[in-house]
Amino acid sequence: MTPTAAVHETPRADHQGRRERKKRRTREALVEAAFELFQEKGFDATTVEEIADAVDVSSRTFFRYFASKEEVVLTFQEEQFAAVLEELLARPAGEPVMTALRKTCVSVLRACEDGAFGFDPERFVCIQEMMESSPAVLGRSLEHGQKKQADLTRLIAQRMGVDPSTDLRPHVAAGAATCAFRSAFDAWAMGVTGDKRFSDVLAEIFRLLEEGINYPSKG
Amino acid sequence: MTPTAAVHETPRADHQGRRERKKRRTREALVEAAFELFQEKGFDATTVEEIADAVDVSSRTFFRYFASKEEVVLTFQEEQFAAVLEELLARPAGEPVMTALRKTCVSVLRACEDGAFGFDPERFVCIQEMMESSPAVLGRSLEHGQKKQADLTRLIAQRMGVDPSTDLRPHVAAGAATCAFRSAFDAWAMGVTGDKRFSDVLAEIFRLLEEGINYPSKG
DNA sequence: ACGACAACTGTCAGGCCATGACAGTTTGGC
DNA sequence: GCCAAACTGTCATGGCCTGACAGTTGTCGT
Repeated sequence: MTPTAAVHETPRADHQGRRERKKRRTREALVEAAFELFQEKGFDATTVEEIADAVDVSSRTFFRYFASKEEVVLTFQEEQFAAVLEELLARPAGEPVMTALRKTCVSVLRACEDGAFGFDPERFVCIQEMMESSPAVLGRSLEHGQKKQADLTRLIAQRMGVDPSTDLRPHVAAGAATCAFRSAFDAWAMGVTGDKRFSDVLAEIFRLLEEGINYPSKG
Repeated sequence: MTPTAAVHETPRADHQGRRERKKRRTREALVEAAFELFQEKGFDATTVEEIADAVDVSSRTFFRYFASKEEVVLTFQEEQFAAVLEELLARPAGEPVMTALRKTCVSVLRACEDGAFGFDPERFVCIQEMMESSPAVLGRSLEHGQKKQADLTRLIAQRMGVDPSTDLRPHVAAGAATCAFRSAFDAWAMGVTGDKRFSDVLAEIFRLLEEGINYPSKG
């Protein structure tokens, strides 16, 4: 790797000595300071230098913890996604794929909204607002999601007992799941859904997908 | 708008005098030069200054034609999307939504591959390679697609004769279409599909979506 | 403890992207 | 021809991100 890619992995690995603890603290402090500033003045108006200053480290150091300013935001998406994969593994084996996906996705999302994981629900809203207001964040998020979709595809293929390198169906299922997230976010952001919770919208979209989407044209 | 946002619209508007013609020529020359450089040294390794120099304009002028380096690439996606909307409008009214979407999307994509529109098919491949190699391009593309999905949603709602501000189904259908594109690209990029054409993969994915995705788990 | 070694951080320098301000040139309309 | 609008170039600036190098701190073996 590059000579500067020292820290980028292992946000876990606790109790492994003072150094690990310090790293962990610094990272958390950076996330904390960043979100405080984001909430106060918005993502774009917040500079990396300000974030670093708030934690009293150099901006150079910031970039040793996060590859970009956007990556701070994606920290949560990362954890969320990991949670989905984990819960999906725990679903009963016989359950149809989309049902399992719906239940895990909705469950994880709802947990976020309720502030599980140590997620601050307020921060969760903040992230969603930044997606709307800062194209860079949205872009990175989508990009990140696209990359993670590959992992999900593998897991689904395993669950279906098929080979993802010859069968397109797991790709479709994984795509449908991310599509559900995005459509839900879309509709939710556009205010289509009234005051429903994001997780409820997601559940509804999943149901629609399961019912089939061969909609007739006007008539 | 900002005082620098003079040109950003109307890539059309021909025969309207020397000025319009010059603008059009400059824009096309920039695109041409940019892609030549992209193909030669890659997206990231190509600087805006080089592109501008190749056309003998200042980099400042480049940014009056394109809001970012990535936008040069998205020019084509833009046209592609416009073509999809146009063809979709021309589909027979009674046709089921997903069928209409499949036929138009596949048709447009195939036209691109065959070099219609004045698209250079080789360039079309170049774009797809850049998506894989340059995260920035992929991110912007996804972002752009997400934004355009709103337009598609409206059109679909109209075709279904429902209100997109209360009915989630058009959102789902539009999401499914973009999901199809992305899954197809994924699978195609991963080499899952052998030597099939991208458009064929897309058609297959659409078919799978239409058949329903309530896949059973292993058994 | 102590010293060697690795890991982490700060400083410095620099490149690229993107934008505002301003002045000069070209174009179109009258 | 002349004026106003549109377009471009130059200059200056700010923010993001990275490589290089030196200094500091933690770790581990002895």
